[in-house]
Amino acid sequence: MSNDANSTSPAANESTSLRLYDTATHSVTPFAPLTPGEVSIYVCGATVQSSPHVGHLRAAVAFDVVRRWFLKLGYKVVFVRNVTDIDDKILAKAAAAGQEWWARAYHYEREFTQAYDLLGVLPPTYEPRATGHMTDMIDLVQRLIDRGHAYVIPNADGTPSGNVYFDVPSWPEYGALTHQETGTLAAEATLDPDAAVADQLGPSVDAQGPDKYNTVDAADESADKHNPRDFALWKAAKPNEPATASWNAPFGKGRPGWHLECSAMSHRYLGDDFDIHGGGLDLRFPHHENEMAQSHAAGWGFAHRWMHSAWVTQSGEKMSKSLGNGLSVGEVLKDHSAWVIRYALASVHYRSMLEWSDQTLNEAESAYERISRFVAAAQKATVAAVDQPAVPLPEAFVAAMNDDINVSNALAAVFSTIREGNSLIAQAPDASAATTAVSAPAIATKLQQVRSMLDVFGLDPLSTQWSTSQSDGEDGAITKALDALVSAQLEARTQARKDKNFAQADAIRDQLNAAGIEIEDSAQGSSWHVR
RNA sequence: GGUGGGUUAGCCAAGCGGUUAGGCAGCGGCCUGCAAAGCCGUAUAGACGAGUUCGACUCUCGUACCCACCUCCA
Repeated sequence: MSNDANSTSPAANESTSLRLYDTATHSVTPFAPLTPGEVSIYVCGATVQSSPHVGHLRAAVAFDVVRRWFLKLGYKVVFVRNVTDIDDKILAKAAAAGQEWWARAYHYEREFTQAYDLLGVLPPTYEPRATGHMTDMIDLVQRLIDRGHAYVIPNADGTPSGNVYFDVPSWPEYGALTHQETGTLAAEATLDPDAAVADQLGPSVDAQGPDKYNTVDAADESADKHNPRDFALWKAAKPNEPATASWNAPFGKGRPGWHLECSAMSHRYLGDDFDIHGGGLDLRFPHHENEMAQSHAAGWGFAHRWMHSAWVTQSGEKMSKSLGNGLSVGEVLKDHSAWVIRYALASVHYRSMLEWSDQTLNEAESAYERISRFVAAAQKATVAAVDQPAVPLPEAFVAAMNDDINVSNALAAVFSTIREGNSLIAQAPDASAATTAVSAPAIATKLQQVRSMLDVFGLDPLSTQWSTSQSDGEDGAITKALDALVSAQLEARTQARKDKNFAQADAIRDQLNAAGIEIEDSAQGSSWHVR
């Protein structure tokens, strides 16, 4: 891993100037970790019901960049991202497809993992599955019952039914995250005649998509609820559901409600208090509002800051499973490299909508060209340079990232550094030892900075994540053979140019171009790369 | 109806009460045998209407339009 530029990290005191947005307060505030030098992050992962699409990856990449920035600042990061592997939709879809629900869940969990790996998303420190934490969840439900913030619905004979609800009116803080006012919350919206009308008239996505009205669990709309805003903590086992999808509990056999899972798992791995809770913007309400209410009502400090990533749009519309306009990861990777996909996802501020279009990807392709050309040229110009001491990141980059992960300004710093590096390379007239000795260290510094900055985005082109040509294996042999052939052509062309036989020189260039090979001439000679 | 976000040049996208954001595309130049790449320079902005100010894209108020959440969602 000697080629990884991870070793440079700014002085620790720079971390104190990191400022981040907090969804709960709607403001950018200085980040202060609960434990100095450490940061604990919980991000809601996928409900593994179907294949990942670009929107899922956007969230994953966004928080991966946040995490990498913390690492670069010298923090120890504990990063937890869960897998929701039991829920209404998984059960419904598995039943429809004639699968075991757990087989379906695991299949798609693997797909998500593969997609994350392909895009260079660092594996979480811990990746808990909901089904692996039933006792934690049952304990939490019991704790909420004991504290008077949850109630069990009894059967006719007085035995517990397995349906347990969170008692929203018992928790006055409810709404602290999204500031929804009583009377406008989901369940009550239908009670408000104006809201009901608006819902029906609104040009929303309500009436579209095969997935839209997917099985609402009866427990969620139960007349047993004391208050329409109350939400299910535990859902009773039903006769039409597989026996494998329920667990014994003091309040009745059943399975966890969606919101409960994250509260239980974050507590198990991060304790009563942790620094940051992240997730997609669409999880704010009701999911995170409910999580917050549960965990606080359980007596835990829970997340001290909330970060939400915005969604990916196509033609201005949110990409979503419900709309059926989600682009699968495999589909996108057909036309573009994983690096390019990641750049497209990472180069927009995490709180901004990201329009996914051909232009987005073409610009990412251009960025790749520009970056990789510089890196290749800089490497070539510095082969003779001795090992450099670690250089700090450019101040502008650090300032931008510390400003709520301002990737636009951070990328501006990357491109500025590249331009400066390219200038240095252009000023070195040839590869002679004299010029190399003077310019190589300066170029090496720029190269190191560029790689280190790109590493924060997970986009260092020289990292092992993206290196494609190995010296061994069939691919390596093909690369070597190709290099021998093209190099011979380039030599012939160089000779032709010396002889002023430009017709032949151009013919060679055209021929290589037609084969998809581009030639670049410089003072140091000609080089080639596959387009 | 409630809540939140947005509207910046051909396109994407930032900071900033007065001083070049950056990228892509374009134009001019340097370099090159010619190209490509690279470098230098450069035009086109701030939804609309008021207000505050010596001065506003940036602050305040209003209007319009767009988007999302309020139902599963990254």
